[in-house]
Amino acid sequence: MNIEIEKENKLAELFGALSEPNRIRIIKILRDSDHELNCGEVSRLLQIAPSTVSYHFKALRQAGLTKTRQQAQTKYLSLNMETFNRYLPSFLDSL
Amino acid sequence: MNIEIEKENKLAELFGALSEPNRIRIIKILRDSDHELNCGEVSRLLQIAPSTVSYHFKALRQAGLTKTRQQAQTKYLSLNMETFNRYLPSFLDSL
DNA sequence: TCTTTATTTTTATATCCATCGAAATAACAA
DNA sequence: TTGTTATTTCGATGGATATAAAAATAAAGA
Repeated sequence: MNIEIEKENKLAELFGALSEPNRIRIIKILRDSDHELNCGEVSRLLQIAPSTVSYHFKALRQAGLTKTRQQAQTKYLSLNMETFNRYLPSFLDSL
Repeated sequence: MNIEIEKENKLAELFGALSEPNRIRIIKILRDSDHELNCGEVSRLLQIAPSTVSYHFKALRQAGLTKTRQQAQTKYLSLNMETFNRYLPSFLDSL
């Protein structure tokens, strides 16, 4: 039962990270894109400030939905498929 | 593209409704139960005030995740499968 | 070393959220 | 009609969230 409570808390955390339209868009762009995304590119695509994008990146990463790879000054974002497969199987298909 | 923006907003709304552990538990209980749920029963099951349960019921209903049937003073909650099938197919199975 | 570039953190603000107790509402029942 | 029961609304509170400008960080290159 404790394990179940933990799962419910984790799912609530994941849904919290997905409860913002711009973050849904980031996930969707990542799914459809053939290249990783960085902060500046998303800022231009979604027309929101870089600091706001950074904030959303952090929210997605903290929930475990994304991973980052750093190259020089630039951080590249990609999906963390382990989390999707474990907690939200087939979610990406329905996006 | 406008339609897509609408879908992203709707998904964000649904995830917002699911971003609270007690609401996840309500959905899960509804999925597993053979009878509809009312406010008082959930209040006892989850050990939270009836007014808080009413607040959660409203959040779930406004997002379209549940439906209500009223009988006398009591309102019975059930899942709105149309919404799950349309926006979150296979989600209930992964709960 | 100095400048440019990309991102993150900080600060500030306005808004939203979860919770409860108390009051209001609504329907039944004696 | 009066009292009981179930739910909702209201009011208050403490905490989280989304946003952007400004400042800080960090790497690259001239």
